[in-house]
Amino acid sequence: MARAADLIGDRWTLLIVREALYGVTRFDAMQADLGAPRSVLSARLKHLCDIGVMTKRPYKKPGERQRHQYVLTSRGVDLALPLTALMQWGDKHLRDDAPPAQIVERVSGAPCRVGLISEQGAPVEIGKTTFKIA
Amino acid sequence: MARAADLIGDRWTLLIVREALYGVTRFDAMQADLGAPRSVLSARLKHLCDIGVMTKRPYKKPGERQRHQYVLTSRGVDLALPLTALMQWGDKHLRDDAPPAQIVERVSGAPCRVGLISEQGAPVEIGKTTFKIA
DNA sequence: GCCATTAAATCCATTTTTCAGACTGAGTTG
DNA sequence: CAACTCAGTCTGAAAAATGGATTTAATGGC
Repeated sequence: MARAADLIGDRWTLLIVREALYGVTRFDAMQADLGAPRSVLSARLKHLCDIGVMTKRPYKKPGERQRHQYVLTSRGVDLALPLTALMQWGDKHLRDDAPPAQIVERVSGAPCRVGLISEQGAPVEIGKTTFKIA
Repeated sequence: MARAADLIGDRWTLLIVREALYGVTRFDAMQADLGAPRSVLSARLKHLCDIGVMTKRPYKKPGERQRHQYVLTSRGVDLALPLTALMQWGDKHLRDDAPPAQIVERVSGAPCRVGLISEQGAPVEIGKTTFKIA
């Protein structure tokens, strides 16, 4: 996990990935949402591309000029789980600001939570677990 | 989540909480494990105490002098979920280093994974979800 | 073709952090 | 009392973040 923390354990990187999960793909939109310095945003996006979490790709709507967009790779989409778990933690322990985003089932719209799942596919309470260090 | 990212979205903070989850409680032990600068470790621990994720408390084994130990509060223990999710992500996408720690059921020792759980308590694939922004 | 506009950066000077290592102080052991 | 351990604090150099101005590239309108 040290590697993972190195790669994405950073205030802005976390928020950038969240933006991307929300579906924001353009540089300026992210900059406006986050208020991050442009230089930092630029550096972080480059880094996220380098490590394969996002890709930068050109796109062009007819009648408009070519733009770039940053989209999550499958590796990036998988960060939804840790990020959602973190949101959930924040909601539980520091709720004080705006109502949160939720992760929902696409077909039904029913909200999901992040939790532990046993090998048999049953939910497990976190209090009934420990860490086993290899 | 911005708040959460602010509070714990930082390379060392993440790793410190992981240490604590592993059961390391003493300053020097953490410093040795992490290799973090002592001043940073000191500042981060103070911060984690301030935000109620850890507490510093004195303890004394008979025959030894009094020591301090840093232990996770329940708020801190709840970070096991996001942290484990992050580990899981790292294992899947950047496995290259030492075999990972696992979260296991305390009674059986069976490993668990972090995943999405529906309202009915059934596991949900992440690909079948989206974010709904409130 | 020329100008204004927009998106996506980069550059710059200033302030903050980080870093590694030396140092301090309290309590303990020899 | 000298040496040792733990838990920090202090220090000065190096690295990174910040907000703002500037640059580059591609348009669209005139």
